Amino acid sequence: MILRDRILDAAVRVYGAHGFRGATTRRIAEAAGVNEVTLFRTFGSKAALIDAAIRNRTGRDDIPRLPTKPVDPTAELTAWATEIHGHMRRMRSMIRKCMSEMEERPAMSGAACEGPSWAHHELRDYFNRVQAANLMAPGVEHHVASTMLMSSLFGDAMGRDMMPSIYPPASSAAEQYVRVIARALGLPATTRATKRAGVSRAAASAAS
Amino acid sequence: MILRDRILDAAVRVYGAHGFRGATTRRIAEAAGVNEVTLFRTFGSKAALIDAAIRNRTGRDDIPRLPTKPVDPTAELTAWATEIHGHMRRMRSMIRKCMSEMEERPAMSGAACEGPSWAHHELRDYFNRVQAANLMAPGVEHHVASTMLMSSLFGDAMGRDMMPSIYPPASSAAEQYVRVIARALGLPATTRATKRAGVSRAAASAAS
DNA sequence: GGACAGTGCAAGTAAATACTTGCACGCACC
DNA sequence: GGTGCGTGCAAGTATTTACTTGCACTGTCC
Repeated sequence: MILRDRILDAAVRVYGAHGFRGATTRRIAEAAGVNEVTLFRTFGSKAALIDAAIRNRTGRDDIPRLPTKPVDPTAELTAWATEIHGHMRRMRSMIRKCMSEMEERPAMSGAACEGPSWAHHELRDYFNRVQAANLMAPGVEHHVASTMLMSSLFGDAMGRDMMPSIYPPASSAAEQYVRVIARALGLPATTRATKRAGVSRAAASAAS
Repeated sequence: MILRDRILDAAVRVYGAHGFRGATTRRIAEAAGVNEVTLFRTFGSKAALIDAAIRNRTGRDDIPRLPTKPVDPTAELTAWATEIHGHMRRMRSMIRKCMSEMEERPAMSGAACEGPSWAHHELRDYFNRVQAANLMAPGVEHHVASTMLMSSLFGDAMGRDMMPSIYPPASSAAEQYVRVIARALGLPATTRATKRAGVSRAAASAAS
């Protein structure tokens, strides 16, 4: 049933552009190229439709993985952060809406949080592994560092539209954030050879 | 005319709770303890009212200042970041709404951006001074570091409601973010004596 | 061929919403 | 005392919105 997916797709688009209250059933039906009544017949209510649409979107995002055995942390982090950053940028409209409607519709924003929450745990676990592999200076609060890297990517993805001048160029932003974190954690610098290898390996594991 | 301020106050409260579309004139009038018609007679339209309310709120916030002559950067940054963090947390509902309505009502979110934008420049200038005073390791991208510290405070203030477990305890969060940044920038550690002095001085300059 | 599920279309309902009008009341100021 | 100004109150208008109903059409499966 391709029609159902078409409606869900239109619903996230309209929701991302106008928020819950602005996502009228008329607009969604028009965007989906479908009669308005069909929405009610297939989903029951507007709330159920948008809920399904958000869940559908936030569920399908396969979050990239970090290598289980860290070798070149800086390179691996750069590849991973770049992907997370791109993902957040692509979803930024929807994320902003979910965040702002958290008080009124906690279930939906809860669903939207799953992705970031998962990504953060991925990063935190990776830092644990990096520390266990003795690739990190001892006695550093890498939990805080992981939160900061996530917040940096998040803040960049959310704020760049409104205040573009305060962020590094989009193409290298993630890389620069990682570099600062790497310095704070005392991670070894990437050589050119290991960098290429690290990036391609991280990308490969992310694509799987 | 105290009534005008009462209306503006009620408008920001209702807007922060429900967003633009959810901030109906009825709700605002009720929250202000005022007749609905009075809103239109004093502000002309709902849009003009909410615009004035946001501008009123975001204009009055005196952003804390960082010392012109950095002495103990870590202590000074901690005091400053703690205040910024508290400020962002207090305004978080309104900020979330402004951000999510950026596409539809750019003027309002633009006004809401003034505060963060100003704070970021304050921090960036301060880092320039710290570097000029030779208190920072050479060759570090402190522009990126300033963006990251701002994003960390921002991400914390926005996300803590939804994912409390991934952030450090609220009472020490700002301090911990500063510590990581200080490490990345190679700032000198704070001694107990200079710490007390630095904090009180920063707080004093912020209160002025 | 016929039952049937899925969809479109036209029309409508009840509620909410932004905004208006007309009138009355109180209160300061001259 | 009277002239405005600011406000409250009651009522109303036009529009939007979520959701419903009834009917016709189309394709699939038996």
